[in-house]
Amino acid sequence: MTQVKPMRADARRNYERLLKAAAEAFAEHGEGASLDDIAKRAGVGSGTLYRHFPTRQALLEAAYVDRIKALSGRADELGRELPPGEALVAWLNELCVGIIQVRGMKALLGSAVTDDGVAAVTACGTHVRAAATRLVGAAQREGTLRADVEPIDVLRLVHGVATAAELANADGSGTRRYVSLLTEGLRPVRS
Amino acid sequence: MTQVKPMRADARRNYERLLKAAAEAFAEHGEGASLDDIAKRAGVGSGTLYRHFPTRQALLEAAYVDRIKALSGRADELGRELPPGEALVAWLNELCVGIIQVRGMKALLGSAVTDDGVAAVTACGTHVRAAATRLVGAAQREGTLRADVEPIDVLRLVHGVATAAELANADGSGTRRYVSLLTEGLRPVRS
DNA sequence: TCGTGAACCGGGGCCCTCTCCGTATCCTGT
DNA sequence: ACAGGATACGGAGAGGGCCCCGGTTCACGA
Repeated sequence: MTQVKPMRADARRNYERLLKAAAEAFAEHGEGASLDDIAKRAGVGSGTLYRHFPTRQALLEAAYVDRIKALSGRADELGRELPPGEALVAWLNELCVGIIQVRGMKALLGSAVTDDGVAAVTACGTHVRAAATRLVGAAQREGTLRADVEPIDVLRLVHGVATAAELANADGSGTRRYVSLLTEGLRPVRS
Repeated sequence: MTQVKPMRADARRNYERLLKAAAEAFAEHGEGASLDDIAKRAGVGSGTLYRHFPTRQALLEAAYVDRIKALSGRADELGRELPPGEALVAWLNELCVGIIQVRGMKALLGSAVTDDGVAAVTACGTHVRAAATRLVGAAQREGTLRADVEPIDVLRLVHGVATAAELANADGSGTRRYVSLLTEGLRPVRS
């Protein structure tokens, strides 16, 4: 399923160089980085870029798929190390930090949890949703998470909280506080 | 303070037409609407648009300042009609719906609560922050809102929740649910 | 009515996205 | 080793957006 025909050598080379250039450019200028510029950095024509990655979304996804997989992997690690409820909170914190620190990942994860019926099936989205489903399910069985929320709700809310934290501090230092406001709620703790 | 020199008649006319055209265009195409197109709709040259509104932000603000004031006014109405805690929740819901339904207002309110140190003092931001401060203070005195949150935190989180609700449904029908997840928290209700 | 300067207009420079097709490069079978 | 087809490349160009500038128009006050 991955690649029925092996890519031609030059195609593969250009593909790799584009990914590297894209990661640099997105880190530098955010998700709006110029695609022509990325092509230039990679030393290829713009047509080549568009052949490999028909949309900006596709390029973003290819550039960050490793990081997304790593984050999804962390979900399982945390699930093994901590009780379900704490694992979920810890993972949400890491996710939030990742979204803010790695410029461009926000748009990617955002589109992964968008309900537009089309193209919702992205590789990144699948990984993240699967990870969230495991942690959410465990926490709900344990009773430390409301039973009426879906994994995708949690992901959307974290995306939102990351947006909020970003407004407060571009460096994401206040992330933890905002995540806890979400998990605990705005009401005072009832003793 | 508003306008030291009265505007020339044609300037005033063009200003008004631009605002009308802008409101239409933003409603139609979202906050990214083409500025040249707005100028064309208004029947003025693009230079005129840029003289009146040096930035897209300025135009957004001018186009929606009425709506923002209305929302801020609603805060006081609700404060009179309901107990503080309920008033705050009701207002947050209205705010959230407004952010989603009126395309373009999201960016505006977002920038109003951004901590970038520069240009944070916008007319819209001032109104909304003042309204939030009143409701938040009352709810905290009543004891139905955590004492450790600032009004601006609440506004940022609502902005984030609106983002989340938007991901779920472009029409904002699930807004109420997401707002309540924020106010109640993700933990189960402890009886 | 008329002079003056504020306000307008829209063309043009610059940058971005995305497509098209002639050309260069690679791969395979002999 | 090499011919020939398959594959990928490149970069110009169309289309559109942002924004500024210089000549022109027109509202206002005397």
